[in-house]
Amino acid sequence: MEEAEVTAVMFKALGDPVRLRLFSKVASHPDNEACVCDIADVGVSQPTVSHHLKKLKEAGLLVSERRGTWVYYRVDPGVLAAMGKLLTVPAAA
Amino acid sequence: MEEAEVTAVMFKALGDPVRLRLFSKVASHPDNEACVCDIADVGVSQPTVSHHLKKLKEAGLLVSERRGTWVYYRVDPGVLAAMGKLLTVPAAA
DNA sequence: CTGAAGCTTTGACATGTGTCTATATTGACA
DNA sequence: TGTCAATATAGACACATGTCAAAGCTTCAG
Repeated sequence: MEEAEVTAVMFKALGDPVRLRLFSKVASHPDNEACVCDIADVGVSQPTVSHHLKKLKEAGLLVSERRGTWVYYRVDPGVLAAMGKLLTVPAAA
Repeated sequence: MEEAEVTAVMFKALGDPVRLRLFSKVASHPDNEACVCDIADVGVSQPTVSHHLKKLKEAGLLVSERRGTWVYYRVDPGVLAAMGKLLTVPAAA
């Protein structure tokens, strides 16, 4: 898979308002981590939230971990570095 | 239109490999500007290129200008600032 | 005024996506 | 064990999207 494809997957994942809100909520929580129940209020049904979180995971933007009854989502540590690198190139041009 | 919607439109526009390549090519040309004929070699037909450039324009990422026979696309000046702002928030959290 | 080059628009089609309801899974606790 | 709370999965459906071939504009050269 080429670089454009990989990068596009990340952009695509953030290209939906619901997913962007979910990601934003996780990113702005303490430790960049939040339980699903903390962020699920985004205007769609619970299964839809779950579906979007799965997409964000598949895109490499979030990682998840189960702790008891709750599932916590956290921003993948490599994400900010990856996006920062993307911006550096056109900025220098 | 809320902020998440507006921002999502930009991400969505870059969420396609062909559009990402087109944007990247424009951004890495001198003066962040390129004629369609300079960047059209992205593996799809010419009408499809035109279609994607239109989407990038609608998303506010590119602007276009006709000079004689050629049409030049340029990175919208506000784009880098907008994306930089987006990254600052989660980075500070 | 024609012809050709450079782009865009139109129309059609297959595929992808977001959403829901219903159902399943997982873990805590009585 | 049985039940409840928290998430996930499955299935279905309407709608959006990416692609191409064909036709339409624009502009310049002759």
